[in-house]
Amino acid sequence: ELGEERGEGGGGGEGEAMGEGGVLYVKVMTDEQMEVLRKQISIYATICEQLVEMHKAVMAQRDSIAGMRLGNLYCDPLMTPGGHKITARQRWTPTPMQLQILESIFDQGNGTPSKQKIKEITLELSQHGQISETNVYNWFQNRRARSKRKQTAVLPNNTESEIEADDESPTEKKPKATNSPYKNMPLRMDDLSIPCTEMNSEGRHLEPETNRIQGIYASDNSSKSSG
Amino acid sequence: ELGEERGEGGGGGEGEAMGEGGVLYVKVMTDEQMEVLRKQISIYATICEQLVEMHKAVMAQRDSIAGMRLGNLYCDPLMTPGGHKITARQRWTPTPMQLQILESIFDQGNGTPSKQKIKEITLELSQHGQISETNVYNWFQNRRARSKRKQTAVLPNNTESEIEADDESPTEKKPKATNSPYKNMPLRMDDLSIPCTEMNSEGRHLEPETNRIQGIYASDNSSKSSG
DNA sequence: GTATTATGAATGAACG
DNA sequence: CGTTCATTCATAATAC
Repeated sequence: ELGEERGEGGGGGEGEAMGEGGVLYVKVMTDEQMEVLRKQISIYATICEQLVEMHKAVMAQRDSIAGMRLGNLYCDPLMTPGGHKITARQRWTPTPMQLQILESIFDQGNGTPSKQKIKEITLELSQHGQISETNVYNWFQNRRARSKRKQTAVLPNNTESEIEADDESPTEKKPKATNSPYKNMPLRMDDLSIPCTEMNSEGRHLEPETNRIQGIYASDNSSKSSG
Repeated sequence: ELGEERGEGGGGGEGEAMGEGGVLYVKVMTDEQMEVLRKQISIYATICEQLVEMHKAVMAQRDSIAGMRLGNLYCDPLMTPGGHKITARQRWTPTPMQLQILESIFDQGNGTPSKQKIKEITLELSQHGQISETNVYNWFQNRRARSKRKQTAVLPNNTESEIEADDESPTEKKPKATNSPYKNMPLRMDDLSIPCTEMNSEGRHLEPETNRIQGIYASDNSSKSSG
C-alpha cells in the first residue's frame, strides 16, 4: 500500500534540480520510496531478530551447562568476547585411582549410594583428583545402568539366572550413530561484522535499479487479502 | 535514523526541485547516505545468511539423527518399506521454542502450575510442536526437583575444611542455576541501528523463500569464488 | 587424521 | 514431592 510510487510527482527516480544556470543531476527518493526502504530494512531486522532468537533457543538446551565444576579445565566457561570459544565443556575424567575406588565401592554391592554416602565418596576421591558429588552420582548411575543393560543383552530369553560379575560378551554391539554436526559451526558472528567492504570500492553504487528494493518487499502488491 | 534525512556530509537532505512556476520539495539522498543504506542492508543480508546457515546446520542433526525427534510424529522417513518400524516411541523432546517458553514460565516463580495452568501451557506449546499435558507436568516436576537438588548440594556447607591453601579451584558452584545462558550476543545490532518499529506484531514470517534477500544489492557482482 | 568405542552427562518418564 | 530408571547425546579415549 505504501510501496508503490505510482507516478506521484512523475516517476520520481532521477530528478533534475536546476541550479542557477546549470543542471545538476541528483538522486531523489520520494517519501514512498524512503518508506519502502525503511520497511525493507525493518524486514531484515525482524529476520535477524528471529534468527537470533532461534539460535539462542536452540543453543540454550545444550549450553545450559555453560560451565561445570570441572577442575581439569583451566579456561573459564565464558571467555571474553575476544575469544570465540563460548562452549568449553569438558567432561570429568576419573583418574585411575578414583576409578579403582569407585569400582571397589560399587563392587561392595551397595548400589545407589545415599546422598550422604555420595558425599563421603566424593570427599575420599577428591584426594586423588578434582571431583564433585555430581560426578560420583553420575558414575554410579551409569555404572548401574550399564551393568543392567549388559545383563539384559546377555539373557534376552535365557533362563540362566547366574551372571558372572565379569561377563563380557562381544556378541552384542549397538549401532551407535555417531553423528556430530556440532563439529563445524558455520556461524561466525565476529566475521560478519562488516564484510561489505567490496561494495565500497565501487564509485557508482546507485544504479537505476534502485526500484528493485520495492520489488523485494512488495512481492504481492495487490489483492493481498481475500475479499 | 535512516528515514531522517539530515544534511550530513554536506550533500544536503532536502533538495528543491523547481518546477515550472512552483517549488517542489523532494527527499534527496546523497551518495554517502545511499552508501550507508546499502551497507546496512548488506550487513543484514550477511547476518541473515550466516544465521540461516547456522540454523540449518543446527537443525540438521535434529532432523537426521533419530529421524523425527523434533516433532515426535509418525512421519519418519527412515521407516523401512517392510512396515516394521523401530518403535517410534521416543520420549518427548521439547523443541527449542517450547523449552524457552517453559523456562520462561518456570522463571516466573510460579512453581507447580495448576492443572488449568498446565492445560494452558500445553495449548500454548502445542503451537510449537507436539506435546501433551503429561509432558508439561513432568517437565515442571523434573525442573523443580532438579533445582532443589542443586540447592541441597550446596546447602549443607560444612564449615570444616581440610585443605584450602592447595586448592586452586575454590569455586564449586554451578552457573546452571542462572537463567538466560546467553548473556552476550556477538551480533551487533546496534551498529545497524534500525528502528524496526512495529515489526514485532507481525509474528513469525520467516520463510525460506526469504533467502532471495541476499541479492538485493549485490546480485550481479561477487559471484563467489566458484568459477 | 579419521572412525569407533567407552563413558560422563542430561533428561523425560516412572516409581513410591 | 523426592528419588530412581531408562534412554540418548557428546566427548574423552582409543583403534585404525
